[in-house]
Amino acid sequence: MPSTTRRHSPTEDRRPVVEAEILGATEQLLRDGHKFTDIGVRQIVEQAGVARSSFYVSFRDKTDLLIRLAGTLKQQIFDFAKDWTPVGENGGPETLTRVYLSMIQFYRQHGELLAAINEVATYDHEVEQFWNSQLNRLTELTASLIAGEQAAGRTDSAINPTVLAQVLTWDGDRVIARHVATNDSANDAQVARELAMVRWHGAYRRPQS
Amino acid sequence: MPSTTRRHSPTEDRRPVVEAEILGATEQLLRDGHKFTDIGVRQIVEQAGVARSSFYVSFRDKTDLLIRLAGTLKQQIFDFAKDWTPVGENGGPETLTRVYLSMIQFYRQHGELLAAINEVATYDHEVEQFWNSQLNRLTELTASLIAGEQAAGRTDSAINPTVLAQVLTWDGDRVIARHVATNDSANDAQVARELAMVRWHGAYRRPQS
DNA sequence: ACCCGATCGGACACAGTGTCCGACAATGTG
DNA sequence: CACATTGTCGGACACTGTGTCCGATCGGGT
Repeated sequence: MPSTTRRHSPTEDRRPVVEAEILGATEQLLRDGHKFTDIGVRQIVEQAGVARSSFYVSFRDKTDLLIRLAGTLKQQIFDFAKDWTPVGENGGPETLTRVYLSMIQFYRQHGELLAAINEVATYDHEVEQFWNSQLNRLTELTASLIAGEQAAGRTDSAINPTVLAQVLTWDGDRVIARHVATNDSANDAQVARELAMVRWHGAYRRPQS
Repeated sequence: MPSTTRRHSPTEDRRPVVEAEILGATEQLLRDGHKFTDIGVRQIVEQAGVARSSFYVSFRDKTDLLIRLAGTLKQQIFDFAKDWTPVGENGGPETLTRVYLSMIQFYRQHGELLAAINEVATYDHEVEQFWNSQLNRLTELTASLIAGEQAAGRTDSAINPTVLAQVLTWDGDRVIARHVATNDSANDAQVARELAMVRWHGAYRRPQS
């Protein structure tokens, strides 16, 4: 009676190799300064050293590729902000400055990929939804922080928390992306500080109207 | 002796007709919800009722078309902000709120075209430069306002005017664009107020550190 | 009548995308 | 060993969109 052993096929080892080559090649092309929209599949597979038809085994299309690439960044962006609170051990304006400084450094590391996401999100609904879901989480979190500060009497109770949260969260990344693309890192601390102080004094500790 | 009269050819009247048809058709397609990147030249000329080859008589390519369309908007964006000052007849937080409210209404009128500019600016260097030139003017104007307030002792002199100006001007339009795309006009006044108050109290009248 | 300029319609060449298919290589099983 | 399976490769095909070019037509001016 021959023994029956589950087939351990190394094809699973080989599949990720091609996929990883493609992901890595794409990141390299972005780092080389190419716009995602301008990079063709042929260029990617040439950089990766794989067959063009193999691309479509792993990815539905270029958008699918970008979403795969963006997947890990998405959670990290949220993680920067989720632990900050206006008061408490991780709280206050100086800690907020540090949060923004960490984000600036993150953007310096991943600027090209983040720009690609932003690029495609302007015209592709799926990428836009994918990326905005983390932004919406951040907005909700910020709205609840504002509401908490209002309940404690530390933030002007006349403010609509949802509206203010949208104003605060819908734009910060654009400043950071622009700063990173435009300026070297000498001003990182100052930009972080301005982002934090404008929000601290303009939102959380705005004088009572 | 036959009189010699400069030939007044109505081809100049006819040339703008095709061009105007193309410009109008593009705007209509944008208003219909199409992303600029997704609109092909064939679609535009069908909507305009002209020949496809005629498109290339008037425009080098789609980017050229967009820059033509964007030309008038560009100056208008700058005009909203250029007359505001922190103090004086056109100054202060309530007037800043009105400036932002006007901008929101402008975005409601021209939202699709502005989104198209934003879209193409992410991957086309020419459009990006074209649009950013007005943003840079706004940043410089804001930096000089901040410096003036510092000289008058009304804004914290520890702040770097250029850095703060960048933080204040590099992002507001994104909030407005998102708000217009996401929410109806019921909250326009509130969003305008938040945009203004965050900047007023967070930047121009930030407490001395 | 003739000339000129603009528009039209259509053909051509090219690039990029996605699908499909046969060939081949590597691995495991009986 | 033979056979089966799976993944990759290379290439062909069909389609779409873009930009260029050209002949035909039309309208207006002299």
